[in-house]
Amino acid sequence: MTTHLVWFRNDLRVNDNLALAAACRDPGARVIGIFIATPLQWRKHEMSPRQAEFIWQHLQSLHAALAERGIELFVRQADGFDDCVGFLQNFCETQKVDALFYNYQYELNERQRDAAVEKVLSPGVVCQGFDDSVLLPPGSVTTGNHEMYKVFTPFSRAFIKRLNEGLPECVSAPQVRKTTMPEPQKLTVFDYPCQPIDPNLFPCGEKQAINQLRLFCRQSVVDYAQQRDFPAIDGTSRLSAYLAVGVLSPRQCLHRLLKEHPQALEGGGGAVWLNELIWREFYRHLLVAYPKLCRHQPFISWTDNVTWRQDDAQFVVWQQGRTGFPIVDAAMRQLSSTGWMHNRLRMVVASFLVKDLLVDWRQGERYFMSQLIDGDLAANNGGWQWAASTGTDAAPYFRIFNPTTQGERFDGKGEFIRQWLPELSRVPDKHIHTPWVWAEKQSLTLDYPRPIVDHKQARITTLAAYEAARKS
DNA sequence: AGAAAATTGGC
DNA sequence: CCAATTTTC
Repeated sequence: MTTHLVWFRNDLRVNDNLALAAACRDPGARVIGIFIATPLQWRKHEMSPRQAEFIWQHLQSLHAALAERGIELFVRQADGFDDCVGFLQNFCETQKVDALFYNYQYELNERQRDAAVEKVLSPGVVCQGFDDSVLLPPGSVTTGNHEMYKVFTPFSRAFIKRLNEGLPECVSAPQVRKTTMPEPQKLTVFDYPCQPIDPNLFPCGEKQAINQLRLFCRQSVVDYAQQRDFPAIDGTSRLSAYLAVGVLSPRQCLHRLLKEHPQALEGGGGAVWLNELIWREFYRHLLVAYPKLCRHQPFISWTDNVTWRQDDAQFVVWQQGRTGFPIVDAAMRQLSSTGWMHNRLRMVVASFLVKDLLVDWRQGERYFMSQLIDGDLAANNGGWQWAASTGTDAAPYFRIFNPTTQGERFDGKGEFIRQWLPELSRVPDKHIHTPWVWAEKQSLTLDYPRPIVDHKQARITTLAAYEAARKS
């Protein structure tokens, strides 16, 4: 009997899992799965304790879902990616594995690890990888010159054209297999700090994720275009965490969207959310086309000449949400309390760190990874490079958000701010974005800091710093 | 996916 | 004078 091994990584689901489906295609084969925790590597990559918890929870539900189908899932631990190689070699020997199936991860360390694994296992074990975490394979959407698009809008246009020529189809969850299965055993916990997740925000389970996707596409996706910028409104899909660890696939998102709104591909209802899915693809495709993005390098080289301010005190104040700018602080507290931040606010706090405090965007990128339940290198790096004006199709360097104006525009009445900054509860709506002005008028002291920078001055300083870097 | 300054065009 | 629009950073 042949044995097929599915190596699970960022694809913790049974539905629409290309590697799993391929491994199960031969009804006679024995199919087993493995997940290898790599705490050392996770630490290096700054994986957040909430994402670790999210992975842990979904390993348990995946373990159960696979067991029901006659597929045993082994959860094991190695230290770093290097250790996976020998580990898998051993595992394949003892389990008499004939073929390995896995879904690609596109980050550099991950790709190097996979190459090393394939080298060690072949030709004894036939290895097969799949483009599973994207709608279209990286490198398959290119300009006339067969180059990766560097600007989003033409990329998106070409992408949608490709989708119109033929959609990537979903594959179903594997059937129950006839092979006998050992009694499922309790999973051993991996050696990485975990942090509790609010089950109301991120319910655990593939079924719950699919349900959330259905509800969003049915009820909210049309309003997404109007509502997504207002953090006090629950107007976003909040599916990023499921996409990040692969409890959902982008194909499932696309098909569910088109089922409810067939016009989304023609710019109709739901098109704005579709574009967000395409942003996710854009950043993944870029990561493959430009490996330097995995190496802490900016896309636009001259931005590396900016003299960043090395001010740990201000960086910590930003992390803690005590900058004195209410919208920034509320957002930072939402992040540390829940592991998630509204996308509009990600732009606001990133712009503030980089262009008001002039802190190196890589410090912000790292901190986000250490906190986000939906941490994903491509999207997070893309977002930070966008905000810092160091990336492809990024905001021009002179585009600097005014944190007060952003608050006024997107949280006018301060509903979101009040939710996270109870110390401002007494401040009237009119002054919620400038509490220091109100406190002065009332001649009282708030348990809330004054702004740590003068935005107007900071703006001038930052413009000069970028300007100097550009000319050097 | 900006903001502030400068200019225009209505009165 | 003042709001709308354009230009500049």
